Amino acid sequence: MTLKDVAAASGVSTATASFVLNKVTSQTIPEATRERVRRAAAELGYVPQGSARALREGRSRLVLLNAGRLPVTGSLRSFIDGLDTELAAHGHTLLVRHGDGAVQQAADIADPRAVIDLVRLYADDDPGRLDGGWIDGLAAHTATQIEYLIDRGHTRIGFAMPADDRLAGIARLRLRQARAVASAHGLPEITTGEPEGVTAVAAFDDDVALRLLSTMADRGQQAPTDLAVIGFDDTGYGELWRPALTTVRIDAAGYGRRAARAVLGLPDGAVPPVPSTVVVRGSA
Amino acid sequence: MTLKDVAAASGVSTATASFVLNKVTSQTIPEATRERVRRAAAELGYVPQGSARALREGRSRLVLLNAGRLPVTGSLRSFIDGLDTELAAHGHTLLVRHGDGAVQQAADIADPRAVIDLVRLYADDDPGRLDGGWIDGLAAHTATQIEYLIDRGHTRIGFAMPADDRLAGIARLRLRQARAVASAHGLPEITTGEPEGVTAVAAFDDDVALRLLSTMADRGQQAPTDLAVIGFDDTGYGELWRPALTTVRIDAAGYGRRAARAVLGLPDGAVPPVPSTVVVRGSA
DNA sequence: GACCAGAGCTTAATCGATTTAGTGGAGGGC
DNA sequence: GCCCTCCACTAAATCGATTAAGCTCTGGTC
Repeated sequence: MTLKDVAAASGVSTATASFVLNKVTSQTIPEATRERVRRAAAELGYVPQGSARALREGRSRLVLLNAGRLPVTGSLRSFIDGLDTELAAHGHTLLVRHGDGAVQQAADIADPRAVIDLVRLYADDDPGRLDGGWIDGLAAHTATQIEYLIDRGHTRIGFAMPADDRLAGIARLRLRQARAVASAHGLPEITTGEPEGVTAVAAFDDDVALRLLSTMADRGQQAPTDLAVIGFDDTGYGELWRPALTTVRIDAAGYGRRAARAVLGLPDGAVPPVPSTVVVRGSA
Repeated sequence: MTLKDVAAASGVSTATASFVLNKVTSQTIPEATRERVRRAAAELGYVPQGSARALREGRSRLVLLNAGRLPVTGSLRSFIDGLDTELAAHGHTLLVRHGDGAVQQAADIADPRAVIDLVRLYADDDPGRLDGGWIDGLAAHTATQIEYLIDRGHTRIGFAMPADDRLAGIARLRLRQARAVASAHGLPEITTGEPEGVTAVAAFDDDVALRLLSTMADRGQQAPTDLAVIGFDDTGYGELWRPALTTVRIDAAGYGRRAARAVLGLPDGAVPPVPSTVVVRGSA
């Protein structure tokens, strides 16, 4: 089914059909004609062909998200949901690439409207920053994490870094933010790891936190008695541990929606700010 | 950079340039000319525009994988890797959709070479079955799981089903397979859940297994003493539990590669069969 | 010397949409 | 009656590739 079929069925030219279906306002077309075209399109089940449109318009109505090897859990899942919802509302679609590299090849084949590269974003060297404020928002969420420990009376706090090199950039950022929070509260500087005297550890993410709980269990230690542990960016797996992992939940859908609007060149709109909440379980 | 630029730079028509770059054998073009064209293309950094190609050829060189809400872990990750590698080797690219529905919209926009719909595959009602033998291969992997328990001397075995409705189809399939294995070994029928007398439980997947370990811990029971638990499709999280989760690892890259070849209409090729191994940890 | 085959190209059609630049006619003003 | 302005459309160009069809030589055969 092509536009030509719709035009033929409704007795107009493809130009007119296109104007009607795209709601072009610079053309004066009586409602009767509009209706005829719309009816024909609906009856024939017409769907514009993406590649033809993309060729004409220069780019397709796709947005590419490079997820590298990141697991699609926690905030990334909600980020994707938000992106997808907002893009869909404007006739676009989100597609995700998993795996190492080859982003350029994918972009050449799909020629997407935009590429959001989480790998570069997480390596802290993305000049584009099409993240809807996600990275910047981390400061507030890190505060949520650290201040929970402070509220619980901890003064000597450690920060557990990830082992994965690809996360080094963003991990350093989070550590800086954590230190800023501690300093603002007049506490001693946050150290990495868990040296003597530390009573609580804030982890880079839930994965790191679970690893810590795991090695603690091997040493015969238990959270929160021996050491309080709080995760970050609830993945759902922390819930299954015993003691269950206390963590910070970030609903990143708002960032996703803002990123979508930025990509489409729309004003920021009425996207509400992104809250983060502490999910209190057993470990801290 | 368009083909026209390359043609102009090498002093031939776009037709000739296209023939050279696509290695069309039905055309006799001397090596000297071929070389000129290739050089020009390389120097100008020419990359064919995906949408123009897609329009002309009817479909793009994309393959769409609908992952729904499935986590990209364990065998799905390796399936994706295999798919991607094999597709890339033939000039195609894999893109993944996450989230509910809207697959059709995505397909309309991208018009991909093929759509592999994991949601329908997992719901056990996909007539296309572009899975490279994945679903069929589950029988052997289920045998790996159940036979491990049998080798350990268990005779009364339970099977833990997932709570998620969307997995009901594939879960029933796995249960049937598990029962067939038990019956082949002359054991009593495998029951769902963990009724009286059951000494070991095979879980639908690692997630279900961890949930079980979790509730066992709450009841003060421990694996494997009180009940042996084996997972399925190693996600990496089971390693962090204490006792660590014994599970079955499936390297699904081979299925991915076969699926890719099927999609591209290539013969099955020398893709080796997919092995599954028991990762013995503490829980069974 | 006419004819043919093949090498080495090119011209132009094609895919399906969008969009610019008109065109023909109706109606209004003077 | 003439001119002008809108309305309601349409013809054709365009995006960038692929590819069928054909064209012009050169060299060889009979």
